[in-house]
Amino acid sequence: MTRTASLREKHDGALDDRGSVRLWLRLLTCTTVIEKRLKRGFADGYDITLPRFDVMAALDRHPEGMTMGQLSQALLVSNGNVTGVVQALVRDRYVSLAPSPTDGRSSVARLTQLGRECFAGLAEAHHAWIEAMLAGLGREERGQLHQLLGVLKDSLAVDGEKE
Amino acid sequence: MTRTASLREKHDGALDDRGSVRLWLRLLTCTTVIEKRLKRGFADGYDITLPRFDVMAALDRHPEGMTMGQLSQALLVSNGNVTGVVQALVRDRYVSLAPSPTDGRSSVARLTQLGRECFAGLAEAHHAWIEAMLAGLGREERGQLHQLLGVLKDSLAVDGEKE
DNA sequence: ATATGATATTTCAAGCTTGAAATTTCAGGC
DNA sequence: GCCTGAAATTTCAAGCTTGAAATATCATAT
Repeated sequence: MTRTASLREKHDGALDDRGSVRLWLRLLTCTTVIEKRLKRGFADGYDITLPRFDVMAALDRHPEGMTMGQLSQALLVSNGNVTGVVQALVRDRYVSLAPSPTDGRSSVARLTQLGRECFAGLAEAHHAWIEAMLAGLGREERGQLHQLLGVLKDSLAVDGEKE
Repeated sequence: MTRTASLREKHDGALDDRGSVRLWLRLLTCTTVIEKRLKRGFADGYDITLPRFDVMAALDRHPEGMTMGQLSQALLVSNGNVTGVVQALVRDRYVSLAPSPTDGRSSVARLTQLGRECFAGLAEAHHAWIEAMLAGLGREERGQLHQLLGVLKDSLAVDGEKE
């Protein structure tokens, strides 16, 4: 029963008797720690930010290109946000923007050749970091965690009718 | 076997065969969705931000007061960040700052009477929202999830020697 | 053809976040 | 009493994020 974590938990100290809040704080802490390490890793080793990596990852999976709206939906961020991140990637020559042939309101973003090449390295590092951070969980535990988070995701989908 | 979530998963679409990345993305999605809803709830109903709530929650648990550094450690954010959030709370009369009697470099933040009163309502809403979002998980599942996240937290503590 | 409502996007102000540099204070050793 | 390195904090530029307002385009009914 490995329970005593040495990592600080957000809001730690005298704890509520409210188990649901404790569960949420633990979830938040794990996510925050992983996210910060990925961010640091990308910043230190590759001079790129996590949001830009996210956009590149989405585009890498859609070689046909994506509109701003599609990116916004896929990444769960606002339209205005996508605009800024994509503009930075265009400035760095990782992404190209072309007007949509079918809809004058939209433009389509695609990875450039340079973008594809760079992303390959980023994705590899990303995968390795995550693998290392999850090293403490066995195959069995990963499966259970993935399944339970699926239940949670379903729970969240109930009232928050996001299509 | 409830597996088909209707909530979009970040980076969804053609998925890697890399299970660890999928697990991470699911973790990230759950946390992001919950965090956005809490943020929205506080903004809409209480005109306060999540970071300010976090600071108030930490201070509520430490009636003797906390230094900036203690807040920074407890909340897993930078010193400079705490400065700004606390200043906003001082401006709104929720928090008071007093020079430390023992260390001239530090000042001690405390909830004011107004801050304590307001926080009670915020905490109640916060708890209710979380309870509602976790409604899809039974007592058993919550326990398992909490335990597995504990394992993950331990896994994260291994290399990231955070004291 | 035009008017109208819907859709896609950009712009912008406000707020959070970080890391690095600067400032102030502390704690010992001389 | 000083000097010096360590520690606590603030300041600041750069970047992310959102929501609301403004633009531009589309689709459709007339």
